[in-house]
Amino acid sequence: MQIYEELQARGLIAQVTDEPEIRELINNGGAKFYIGFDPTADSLHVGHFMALCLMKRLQMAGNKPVVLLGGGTGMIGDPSGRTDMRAMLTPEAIQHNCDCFKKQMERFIKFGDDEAIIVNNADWLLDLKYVDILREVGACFSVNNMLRAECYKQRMERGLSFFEFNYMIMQSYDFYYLHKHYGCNMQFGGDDQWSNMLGGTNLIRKKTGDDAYAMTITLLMNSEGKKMGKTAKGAVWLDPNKTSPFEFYQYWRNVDDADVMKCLRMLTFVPIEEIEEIEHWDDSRINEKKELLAYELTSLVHGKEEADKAKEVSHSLFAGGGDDANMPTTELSESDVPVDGIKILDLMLLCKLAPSKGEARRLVQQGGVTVNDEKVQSFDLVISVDELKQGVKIRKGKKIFHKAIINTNSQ
RNA sequence: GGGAGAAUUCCCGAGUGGCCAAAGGGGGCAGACUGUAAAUCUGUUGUCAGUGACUUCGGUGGUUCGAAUCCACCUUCUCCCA
Repeated sequence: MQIYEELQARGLIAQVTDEPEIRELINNGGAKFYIGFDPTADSLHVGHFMALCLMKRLQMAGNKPVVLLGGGTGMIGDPSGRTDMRAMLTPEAIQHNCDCFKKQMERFIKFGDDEAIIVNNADWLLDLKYVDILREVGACFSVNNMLRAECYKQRMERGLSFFEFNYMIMQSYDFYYLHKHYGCNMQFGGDDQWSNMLGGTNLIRKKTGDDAYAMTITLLMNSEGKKMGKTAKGAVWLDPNKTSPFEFYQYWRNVDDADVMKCLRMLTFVPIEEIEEIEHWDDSRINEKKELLAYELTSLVHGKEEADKAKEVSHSLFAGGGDDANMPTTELSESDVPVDGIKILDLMLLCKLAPSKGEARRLVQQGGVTVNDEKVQSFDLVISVDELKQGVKIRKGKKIFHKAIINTNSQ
């Protein structure tokens, strides 16, 4: 099976500009393609991860990836699919985010002269002259067409500033620039990028007469039609300091039944034949599928070792057994704890299991807190210093486990 | 440039002088049921303290015994006319 067919089989392809041409191009390793990443945060998240995987797949098929960091476009912010304006980031923050992105990407993609390259559009966008750019590319865009673009539809009702309206032009210019200077002939992106990407292919055609191609990746939606990789607390990050490998593992371990196969197909490198086989597994094996998904992804993002650990912890916590070695832990120092012990509510606060005492109290009252496998009956419960030295296992709700321990070695 | 209106707790959205920590819904959290799923049902959802206190209704001042609610100015947004 060739790469294009594989992408298709995995359900990754959403829209393409010219299917036969693109198929030919990428199957023969003839594409030099780019994907843009806007540095809106200091870590990549699951959405980016899909794009990185795609890059990797294409790279393995002999195509040349170009990572475009949006140091310049990040100064504006993409209005596509958003109902409100993005907060404007300072140039320093953008630079910092770019650096973080770069570090994380190196885990997935091989960079080098004959491998993937990484560029930052701040290098060419920031020095543009307004009038020059109006003359050079502004003439190639029809406002009528832009206004028709799907990505602005929502914003037409709520208001769209000229500032953001220019995002499409910037992104198109990127493509044009990369085409001219790096021989880029293709762009990939999320499906919400479609109109921006078409802007680029049009611009290239008008300016150079060359054909360039665009292809969008299906957005990973859950069965409720929401973007995946988001929790109530925010995105699921790839940075282990922002989302621990265990939390990462748990996120995928807990996906809806309806979404497991889709995730396996779209996100993992499990061979397509194998996936088809898994698809026919009996329903009773649904949890095996979820474990596989969680393990594969954790291992891709955090490495095999972390994945093993996460899997082990989840097994010991949920399937009984008492191993708590790798449980998320808060280390306390003796000064945190009064000599005669600490109240359970305070301890929960220290471990960040509750944002306020009121909430901690409520959790206890509703029977949602367990200490060392015993349900906490009263919020007067005091945990002694000795107990804490042994390590105390606190469970909040069904799925959140935490250990609190006084580290006697630290001063 | 002229005119009209809006800003409420995580979100949407009631509330137009004391009965308002503020209806209702969504979301979140917890409990029951389950499979670490979904659906459903129940409870809960400003902070601190066990009858109570404190901070909150875009911002700053003011009127009042008392303001989310009235007045002034400011900020932001939306709409209409140009």
